[in-house]
Amino acid sequence: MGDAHHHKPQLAGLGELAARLRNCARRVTEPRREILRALRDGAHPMSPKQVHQALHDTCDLATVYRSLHMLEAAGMVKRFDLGDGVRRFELLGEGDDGHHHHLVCKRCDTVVEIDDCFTPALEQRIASRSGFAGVTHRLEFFGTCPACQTA
Amino acid sequence: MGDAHHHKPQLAGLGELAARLRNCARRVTEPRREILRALRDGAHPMSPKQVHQALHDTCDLATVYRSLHMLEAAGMVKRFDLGDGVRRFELLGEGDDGHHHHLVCKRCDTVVEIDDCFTPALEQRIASRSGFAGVTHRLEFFGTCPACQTA
DNA sequence: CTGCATCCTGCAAATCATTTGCATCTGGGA
DNA sequence: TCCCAGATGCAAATGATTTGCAGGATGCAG
Repeated sequence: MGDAHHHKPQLAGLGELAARLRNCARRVTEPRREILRALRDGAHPMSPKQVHQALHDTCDLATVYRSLHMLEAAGMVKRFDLGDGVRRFELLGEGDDGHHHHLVCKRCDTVVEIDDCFTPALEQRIASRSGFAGVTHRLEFFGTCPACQTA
Repeated sequence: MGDAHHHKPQLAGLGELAARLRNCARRVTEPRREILRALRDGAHPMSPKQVHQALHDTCDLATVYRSLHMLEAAGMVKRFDLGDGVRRFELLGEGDDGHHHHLVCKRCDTVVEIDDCFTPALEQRIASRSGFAGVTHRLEFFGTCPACQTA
């Protein structure tokens, strides 16, 4: 499988993840442990359904949704919306704000992480011109991956 | 109201819009005429529901969805996904490819158009580095608008 | 180690946005 | 004006996500 950018800081043990959970005054339950593991071991961003499948019906889909939301609020995962009607989630490393972008293949949905972000100068300019405050952005790239080009 | 970038090329008459529709071998029906009018007169991007409401139940919601898709395929409207689970549509001017971005207020959802796009150089670099072909991007900005800052 | 209040979970039903089947209707060329 | 492919209305189907509720498990207190 395509696996160019494996720079996950979260090759952290589940123990550490559990500790982070505990620090948020949240309980470390079996489903949550499994969900964190799935996110840690799985390919880049995973949808709730994918997480659920990876857990082999160990827990309910609703629990996956609830846990994912909780983890997002706790700053342990980040939600990405690639515009196809499905939310995807990625595990974040400690202190990682998760700001990065993706390059998605239009054909096979392979997702590659983009390390460098575009110049924040534009963000600044947009903020000052419009009068908006705290301007952030969401940026995703789309194209056809090498494999799908030949196929 | 915030109204920095009102540069709609589509101050076109409905007649012209109808002509464009006809050129696509599509029928000019009452619902479609109304939908085009709503998009032309309404604020920036509109969701199917908003369009439907603007039409005061003149036609079915399903028709709005079908028409919007048809218009998108015909290149007359463009779909934008701001990541809140609702698709929004904008009318495009003749020959306009609709490539521009938005600045959305996190509080009141006001949307301002951003005219300038960031450097396509990054797009190029990303393409060559990853081996992907036909790389495009989707970029949206979020912040707090002037009105909401004081409120 | 044990009890217990609290937080979680499973299950099922409810929402929401969007799509689709189907019978009926209509725009516009012949 | 006639006719039919293409449109529409209505209702039901989908798909993703959320929520109500009763029973279950976690982690602190004792």
